[in-house]
Amino acid sequence: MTPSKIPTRTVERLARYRRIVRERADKGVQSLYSHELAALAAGTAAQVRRDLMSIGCTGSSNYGYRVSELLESIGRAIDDADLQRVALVGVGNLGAALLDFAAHCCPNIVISAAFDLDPGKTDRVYHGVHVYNDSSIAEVVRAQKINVAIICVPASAAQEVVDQLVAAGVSGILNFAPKILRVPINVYVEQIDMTVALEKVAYFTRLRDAARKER
Amino acid sequence: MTPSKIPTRTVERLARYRRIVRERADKGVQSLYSHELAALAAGTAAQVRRDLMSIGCTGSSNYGYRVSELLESIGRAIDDADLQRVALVGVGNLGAALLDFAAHCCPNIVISAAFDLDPGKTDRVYHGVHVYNDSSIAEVVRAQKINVAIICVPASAAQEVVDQLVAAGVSGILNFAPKILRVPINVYVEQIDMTVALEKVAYFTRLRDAARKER
DNA sequence: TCATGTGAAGACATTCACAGCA
DNA sequence: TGCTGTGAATGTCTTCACATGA
Repeated sequence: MTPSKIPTRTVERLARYRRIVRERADKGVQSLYSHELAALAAGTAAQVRRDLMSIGCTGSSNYGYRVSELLESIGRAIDDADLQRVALVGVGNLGAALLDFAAHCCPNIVISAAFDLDPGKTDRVYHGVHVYNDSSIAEVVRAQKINVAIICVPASAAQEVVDQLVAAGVSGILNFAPKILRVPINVYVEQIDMTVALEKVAYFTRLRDAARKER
Repeated sequence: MTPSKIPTRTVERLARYRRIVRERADKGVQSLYSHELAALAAGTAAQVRRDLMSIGCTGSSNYGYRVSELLESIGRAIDDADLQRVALVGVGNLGAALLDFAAHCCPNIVISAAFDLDPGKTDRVYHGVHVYNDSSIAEVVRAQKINVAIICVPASAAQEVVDQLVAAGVSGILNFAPKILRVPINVYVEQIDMTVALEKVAYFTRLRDAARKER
């Protein structure tokens, strides 16, 4: 079954809603109104309702949305039916941080292999993940049927690593290197550019402060 | 002078163009056509032209856009006239990675102080940045006129740290903690949610692979 | 009365397509 | 001929506003 197309921003928010709903569930909450979830997610009630509508999750005017149904619907919408295996390349500070994040958070997604060039890091286990040498990328990716990779190497090494991953069958990339990647059209790339993000925050903070002072 | 409002996505792309243009400039390139910059930025030529138009940067059909004018126009559009000082809170793996990124990249933006709770990390210098104890946040932020902060602490500590920062005068936040922050309306927050990003990549990779197999 | 589900409107962003210029 | 600059068209996302139901 082909998963149906959900709007980009909605997918992002659904993932966020799920994290919030889980937290509430852990505190014993059984159900939530759209305006409650909106407040927790820093959004609007109308948006929450539309997002949930788009994945066929329904509520009631009595109690809002049941936590159990929320979690089930969101999972059905955005999770793989099977386990999805991910590789992480570059076990520096950033890579180590991501191993930690990923270990806690995603249900059907698992980082099943990590790679680094430094012999001091290879053949060890970080956060439960075995670290291989970069030279094993092709072999391990194929053997473990990995189709997504996280790039945490320096910008200068990113393109080469990605070429190897793609050749080995990876078709989705989450790239933290500040470098635009060239990939075949069938490969999905998500770029997370921390320096760009910082410049953006600086710009909009300044813009807002200036607007506020004019009054 | 109030900086003029540039569309959100355009600001992001401009910051990215700048990085790319700098790289070309270092290789001796003097000018670029919109389609060349588009190829390097994984975008379209029309979009590049519109982005540049929106900041009043003009080219010529002979040589395209001059590198020198590109850098000057982008700087005038998105940079502060003065130096913008930033604090980083949480010098773990992620924080250390960000100190490194930020040190290399942003011209008028500087991380001028870092904070951590761990006495083993405080009163030391990481990547040229002094690390203070969290208890000094109010004092240091005020003394250095810091108005933007980067949050790299665990989710459970994020809200408390942000409350302190905002009370001390910070009005822009770049948050890496997987936690939605509550802030006054005049504070700008940019959320970078790595676990959400991973779930998103997993979803769209799967969607695309499925669509491709149908043919 | 209060919250959901949703058509319709509005805001925002991207792409098309072509006039004008060197 | 080949590129820029840009109006207009298209596409995507968000918000409004209200009928409906418990």
